[in-house]
Amino acid sequence: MDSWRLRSVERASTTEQVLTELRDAIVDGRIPQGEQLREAHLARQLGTGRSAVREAIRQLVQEGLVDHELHRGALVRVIALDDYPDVYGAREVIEAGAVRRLLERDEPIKTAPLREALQALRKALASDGHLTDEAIAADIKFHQELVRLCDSPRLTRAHDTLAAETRLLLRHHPIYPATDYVGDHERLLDALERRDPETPELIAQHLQLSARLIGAELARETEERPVA
Amino acid sequence: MDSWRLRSVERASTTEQVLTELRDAIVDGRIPQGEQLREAHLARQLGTGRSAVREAIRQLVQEGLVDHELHRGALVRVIALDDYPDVYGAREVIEAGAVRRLLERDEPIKTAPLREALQALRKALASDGHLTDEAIAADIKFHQELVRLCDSPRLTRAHDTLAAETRLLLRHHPIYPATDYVGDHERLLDALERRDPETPELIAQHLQLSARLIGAELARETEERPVA
DNA sequence: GACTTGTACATTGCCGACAATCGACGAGGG
DNA sequence: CCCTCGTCGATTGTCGGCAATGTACAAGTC
Repeated sequence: MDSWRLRSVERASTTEQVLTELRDAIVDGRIPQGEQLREAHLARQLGTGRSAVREAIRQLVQEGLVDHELHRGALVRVIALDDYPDVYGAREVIEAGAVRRLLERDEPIKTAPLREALQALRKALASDGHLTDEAIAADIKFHQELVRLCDSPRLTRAHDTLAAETRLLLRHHPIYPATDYVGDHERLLDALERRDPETPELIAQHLQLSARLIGAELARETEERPVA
Repeated sequence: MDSWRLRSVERASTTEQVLTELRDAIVDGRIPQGEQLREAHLARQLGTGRSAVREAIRQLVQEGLVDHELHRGALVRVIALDDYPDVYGAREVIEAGAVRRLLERDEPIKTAPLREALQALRKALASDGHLTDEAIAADIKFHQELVRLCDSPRLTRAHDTLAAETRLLLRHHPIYPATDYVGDHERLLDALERRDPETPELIAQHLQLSARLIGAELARETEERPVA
C-alpha cells in the first residue's frame, strides 16, 4: 500500500488557472500590449467571477507583465526596447550569483535536472529561425534549475518571477547566427560539472549574448512595422 | 500656480493599509510566529472586509512572512535558525551584483540618498545592545538605496521583497561587539564613492558578518527559552 | 474658439453571502 | 482496544452587488 506510487493530484485553484491562462495569452500576444484588462469582461470570458481575475492580475503585476494603478485598472505592459536589458541584467546577477554561491560549497552538484532540460531543448529545437514554445520552455527550465541548484528559496523565487518576461522576450530570440544555441548551454553545463570557477562569467556572457540578439531583433521588428 | 509646491496626497487603498498594519504586527511580534491568520477575525479586528485582508495576505506570502496552503489558510512563518542564512545569502547576491553592475558603468554615482540613510542611522543608534526601530529602518533604507543606484527595477523589486524578512531578523541583531556598526556602513559608502572594485566583496563581508551575528543571537535566544 | 464646469457611463475597490473543503471528534465494527 | 468512517463546526474559495472613483463628452462662460 506504500508502493502504489500514486502521484498527488495537482489541485489548481480557479485563481491559478486564470493566472496561467492570462499569462499565456499575454506572452502569446493574444492579448496585445497596452491593452486594458477589464475584470468584468475577463471574468465573463473565462467563466469565473471577478475575484479570481483580480487576484490573478495582482500576480501578473508582480511578474512585471502588467501595470496597475489605483482606481485606474490594469494595462498589459508594453515591453519593448525599453527594458529588455534589465530583465537580462537582473537574471545575470541572480544566475551568476547563485552559481558563485554553489561553487563556494563543497557539496557535489546534482546536474541531472539540467541534463534533462538540455535534452528537452535539443529535442524541441527546430531551426526555422525562431524558438518553438517547447524550446523556450526548456531554455527557461534550464536556467531555473541552474538557480535552484544553490538551494536558495529566495533567489529561486526572485528568478522565477522573471520567467514570464523572459518567455516574452525569448519569442524574439533568433537562433544563434554562427554558433550553436544548444552548444552554448552544453558548455555551461560542462563548466559547471568541472566546477570551473569561470562558470559565472560564462553565464554572464551567455545572457549578454542573448540580450544583444533579442535587442537587435526587437530593433529590426520595430523598424519593419514602425508603430505597430 | 506652478510653484504652489503641493505634494501629491498619498492615497493608500484599504488593502495597502491592512498590508502595512499586518506586516508591522508580524515584524513586531505582536502576531506570534506560527499563528494562523484567519481572514474573518482579522477583518473584524481591522474594521474591513475579508477581501482586503486576503489581498494583503497574498502580498505577505510574496514577502516570505507568511505561508499559505490551499483551503488550509495562512500561517505566520516561523523564521528561525532555518533560513536566516538564505535571506542574507540572497541579499548578498543581489546587493553585490547590483553594485558590480553599477561599477561597470562610467556614469557618476549619486550617493546622496545613501548619505541621508547613513545620517539617519547615526542619529537613531542608541547603544543599548539592540537596534532601535528607527535604526533598523535606516539600515534597510541604506541597503535599498544601494541597490536602487544601479537603476534596475527588477533587482530593486527582488531586494525590496526581502525587506520585511530583513526587518524581522535585524530585531535580533546585536550591536557589533568590537567594531562599529555605523563605521561599517561608512566604509561601504566610502569604497563606493572611490569606485573601489572591491566594494562588492566588502558588501558581501558586511552581510556575512551581520548574518553570523544574527545567527549567534538567535542560537542564544533559543537556548535561553528552549521551545518558546 | 479656448477653457472651465457639470453630467453620465464605465470600471474598480470593497463588502458580505454561499458553497466547497478541511480537521477534529465521536460512533460503529472488527 | 484499535481502526475506519461519517458528521459537524470552522475556515477558505468564489461570487455577484453596491458605492467610490475615473474618464469622456456636453454645456456653459469669458
